[in-house]
Amino acid sequence: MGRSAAVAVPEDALPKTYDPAGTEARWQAAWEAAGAFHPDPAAPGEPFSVVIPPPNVTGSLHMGHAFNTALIDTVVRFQRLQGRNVLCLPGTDHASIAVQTILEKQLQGEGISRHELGREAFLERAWAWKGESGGTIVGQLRRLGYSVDWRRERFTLDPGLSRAVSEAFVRLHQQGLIYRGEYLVNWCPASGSAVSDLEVEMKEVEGSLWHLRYPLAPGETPPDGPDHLVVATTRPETMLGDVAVAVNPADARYAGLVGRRLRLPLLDRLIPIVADDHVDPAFGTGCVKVTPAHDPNDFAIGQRHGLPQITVMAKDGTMNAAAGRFAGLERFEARRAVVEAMEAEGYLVKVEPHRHSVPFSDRGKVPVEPLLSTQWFVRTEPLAARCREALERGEPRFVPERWSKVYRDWLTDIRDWCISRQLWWGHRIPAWFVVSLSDGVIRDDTPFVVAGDEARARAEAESRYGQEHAAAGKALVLEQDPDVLDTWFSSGLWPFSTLGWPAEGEQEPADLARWYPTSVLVTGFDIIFFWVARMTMMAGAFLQEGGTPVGGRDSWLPFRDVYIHGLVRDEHNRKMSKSSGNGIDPLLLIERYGADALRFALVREVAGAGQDIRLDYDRRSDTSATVEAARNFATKLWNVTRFALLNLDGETPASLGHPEPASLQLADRWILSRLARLNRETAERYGSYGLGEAAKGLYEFAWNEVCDWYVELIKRRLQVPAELEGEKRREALADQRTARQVLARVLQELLVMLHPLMPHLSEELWHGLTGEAPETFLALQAWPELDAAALDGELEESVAALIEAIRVVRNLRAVAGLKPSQPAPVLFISGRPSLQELLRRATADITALTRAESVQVLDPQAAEARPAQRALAGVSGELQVLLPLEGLVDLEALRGRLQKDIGKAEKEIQGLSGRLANPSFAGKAPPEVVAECRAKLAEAEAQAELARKRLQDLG
RNA sequence: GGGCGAUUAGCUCAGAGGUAGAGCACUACCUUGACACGGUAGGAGUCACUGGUUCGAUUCCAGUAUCGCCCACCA
Repeated sequence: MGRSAAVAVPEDALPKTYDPAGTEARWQAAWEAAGAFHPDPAAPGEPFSVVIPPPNVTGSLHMGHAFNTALIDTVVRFQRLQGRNVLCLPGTDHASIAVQTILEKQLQGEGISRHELGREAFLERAWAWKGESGGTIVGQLRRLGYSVDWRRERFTLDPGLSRAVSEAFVRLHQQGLIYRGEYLVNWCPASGSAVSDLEVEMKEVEGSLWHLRYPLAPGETPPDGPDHLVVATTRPETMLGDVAVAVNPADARYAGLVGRRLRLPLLDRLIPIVADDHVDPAFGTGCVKVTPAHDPNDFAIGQRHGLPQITVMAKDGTMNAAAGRFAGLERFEARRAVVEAMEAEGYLVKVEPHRHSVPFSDRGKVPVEPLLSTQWFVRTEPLAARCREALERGEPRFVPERWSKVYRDWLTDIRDWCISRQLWWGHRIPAWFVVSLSDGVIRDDTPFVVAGDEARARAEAESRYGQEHAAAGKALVLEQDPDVLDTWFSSGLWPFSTLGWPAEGEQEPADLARWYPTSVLVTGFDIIFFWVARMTMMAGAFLQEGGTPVGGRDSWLPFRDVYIHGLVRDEHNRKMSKSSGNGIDPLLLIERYGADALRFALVREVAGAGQDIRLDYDRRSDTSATVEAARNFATKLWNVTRFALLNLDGETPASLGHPEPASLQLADRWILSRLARLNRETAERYGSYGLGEAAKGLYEFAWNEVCDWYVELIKRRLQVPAELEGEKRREALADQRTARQVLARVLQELLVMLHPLMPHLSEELWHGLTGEAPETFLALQAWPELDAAALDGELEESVAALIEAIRVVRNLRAVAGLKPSQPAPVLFISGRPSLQELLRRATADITALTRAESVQVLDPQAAEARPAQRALAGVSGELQVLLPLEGLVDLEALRGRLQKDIGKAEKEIQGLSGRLANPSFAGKAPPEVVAECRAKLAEAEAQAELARKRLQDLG
C-alpha cells in the first residue's frame, strides 16, 4: 500500500468544508418527510411532553424565542434519545391586544378607523395578518431545527382551542368564579379597552404636585378654625370628580373639622370631610382629595364612607358632561385648563415639582386611567389557594428553585382578574344579553345567559325569560357580548387545550390521557405571572375535582417542572425587545453561521442559576464572536470526522465492532475512560437542566481530548508502513484496527451525545461515519450505553502526567527557540517507577509529539552517573526533563525558564510550610489534607532543588 | 417601602471550604497529509469592600457600596 492508497478519498467521504445551510435544510426536510417527531400516544415508552410557549403572531421571532427553542429542543431531543415517548407540541398565540394595536396602526396609516371598517372586515384583515406572521414564525422555528410535531400545531384561536375557551368560561361561570360587575379598572385610552393589572407598567415621571385650596362651605367654619383646607394632587383634573376630602382620624389639626363640608371650587359642589386611616398625616398637608371614580385608593375610601362615585371622564380619555365647562377636553388639556381656572379663581396655593410613578399601558404606551367600568372578572383567590397548596407539596418544581417564591408571593394577595377587553381580535365572550328586555341595547343591568354557543344560550334564555316575553307579546332577542377575552385566558388553557381538552364524550382524548401533565414548562421569568400562574390556576379549575386529579393521574398541575431561564440581552446588556429596536434577527446569524452554531452558542452561555445571557453582536457587520466560536466548533467536529473517514478505510463503527480489551493501548483506554465519564456526566446534566454545563463538557472533550490528544496519539498507528512485513506487519495491522475501532466508537458516541445541541451537524456526521441509510435517524437512536468498566481514574491521572511531560518538552523547545522541525534528544529523569514505566511505554508517542531525536528515561542515580552536560532543563513535579543540546542552547532563556520554575516552587513551599507550621492546622484539618499538604511540600522542595542544580550545571 | 440577582483575566462568563478556570481578544512561532473557522507555546486576576465563622474563605454568614430586575395605593 503506497501513499496514493491512503490519500484516495472514499466515495462517501465528507466534502472538505462544511455547508451548514444545505445540510440543515436537508435534514429538516428529511425529518419532516419521515414524520420523525410525530409520536403515537399508543406507542410504548414512558411519556415525556412539552408544549412550547406559543409565540405571538406579531411579526417574527427574536433572539429570546431562539434561546427558548434551543433549550426546549435540547431537552426534548435528549429525552427522545433516552427512549421516552416524546411529544413536543408547537403553536402560536393570537395576542389579542398586540395584534390589534399593529392592525390599528396600519389602518391609521390608511386614514380609516376600525369602526369605519367594521368588525367583520377588520377580522378578515386580522386573519390575513395571522396567516402571514404565523407563517413567518413557523418558518423560523423550522430553520432552528425544532423537533416538534407539526401535525399537532395549534393556534389559540383555532376551532378546538376556541371550544376549550368557551367551555372554560362557562364552567368557571357556573362555579361562580367568573362574574360581571362595575369596578374601577385600568383603562387604556389608546386601545380603548380595559387591561389587567399585569398589563400596567409603573414608570417614574417628573410631574408636579399641585396644592389646591378647598374652602369650607358657608357656615361650616368652626370658631377660630381655618376657613379652608389645602389638598395636594398630581392629577388636578380629577378634582372635578371629588366627593370628599379625607384626613387621618388621629390628626389633631383637623379633628374638629371631620363631618363638616367643603365647597368644591369650580363646580361649587358641597363635599364632606371624612376621617380615614389611609391618610398619612405626615405627607403634604395631611388632607387628601377623594375621587372614587378615578383612583383605586379613593375608590376604597369611598366604599368605606358610602360616598358617591362621579365619573368625569369618558372612555376615550376626554372629559364628560359631569366635568361641567371642561367637558370635551382631552384629559391632559383638561388638566391645564383646571389648573388655569383654579389659579384664576385664587384656589391654587402652589405647584411643586414632584417625581412619582404613573401607570402606563404596556401596549398602548400611554398612561392608563383608572375608570369605573362594567367588565368580566375571574375570582382568583379560590384558584390561587389551590395552587399555593400544591406548591407546598412541591408542585410544580421550579428550576432554579428561587422562582417558586416569586410565584408564591404573587398568588398570595392576588387580585381579581379583569378578563374582558373592548377589542375585536380574540375569543368573543360566550355571554348573550337578552336585549329584548332592555330596549334592544346592552346595558349594565341587561339580563344575560352564559353558554357554549348561541343555540344553547337561546334555549337557556327561553326557559328563563320566555314566559315574560310571551306575556308581553314580544320576541326574545339575544345579542352576544361584543367584547373579547384577555389573550392570557386562552393561554392559560394551553397545556391541556392543545392536548384535546375538553373531552367530547366520556373518553379523555388520547393525547391528553397520554401526555398530561406535561413534563416541563420552559420559559422566561418575565411571564411567571402572566402565564405560568394562569396555567396552574386554570388547571386547578378543570383538571381536579375536590383535590383529586381527574383521570386517575397523580397530579393535576399542568407541568411537573418549570424551568425558568433568563433573558437574552444585547451587547450593551439591555433586554432585547422589539420596542427598543435592539433585537437581533436569529435568521441573520443562522444564515451566517448555521442554526446549530446559534443553538450551541446560546445554550453554552447558560449558567447554572438561570441568569440572563448576553449575546455579543456587531451590528455593523451582523457578526457575533460567540456564535462564531460555536461555528468553529462545528467545523472542528466536521474535520475530525473527515479525518476518521479518511482513516477507517471504508469501515464503520458497526463493521469494526468493539475492540478486544487486551489489545487496547494506553491512549485507547484513556479516551474510553474519558468517554464513559463524559457519558455519565452529560446524561446527568441534560437530565437536570444543566444544559450549559453539558455543552461545555462536550466541547472540551471533543476539542481538547479527542482532537488535541487522542487523534494525535493514534495517527502513527493508523498508518501502517508499506515496508513492514510478516509478524510485525500483522501486529501493526491489528493495532491499526484497534485504533480504528476506538476512534470510530468515540466519535459515534460523541455525535449521539452532541445531537440534542447540534442536531443537524451530528445527524450529518453520524450518517457519514456509520453509513446508515438516510431514512434512519440519529435523532431516534438510543443514548450510548455507559461502559462503566472503562472508567479508570488512575489511568486518567497517568495520561495527565504523560501529557504534562510532553508539554514540558515542548515548552523547553519553544523557550530555546528550536525550530519545530528540528529534532532534539529528550531525557526524562524520575525516581518514580510508575512514571518511568509510563514514559518508557509511551516513547513512541513522545517521539512523535515532541519531534524527539531520541527518548531516554533514567532514574536519578543513573542520571547522577552521567557526565554533567549543558542542556535545556525543566522540572515538573518530581520529573526532570533534559534536552541535551550542546551549543544550540540559548543559555539566557534557559536560565529564565529554570528561575521561573524555582520561583514557582518557592512560592508554593512558602505557602505550604506556612500552613504546616500552624499547629492548629495539623491538629484540626482532616489527616488526608495534612498528608496531601506534606506530599506537595516535599515535591515542591525537590523541584526547587532540582531546578537549582540544573541552573548550577549551566555554569 | 419590600424582595431577588450580579460584582472573578482587556471583554463575556464558569467555578468550588484547601493558594483560581474557559471562550474571545493579546504575544511569539508554525501553511506539519483532518482542521489557519487550525496547531504549539506564552503573558495576563490583592476573585467589589468590611467584619465574622473556620486550622484555612475568592468559596459559608452578616453588613457596606455599585449596577440590574421584580413587587408595592403615599395623595
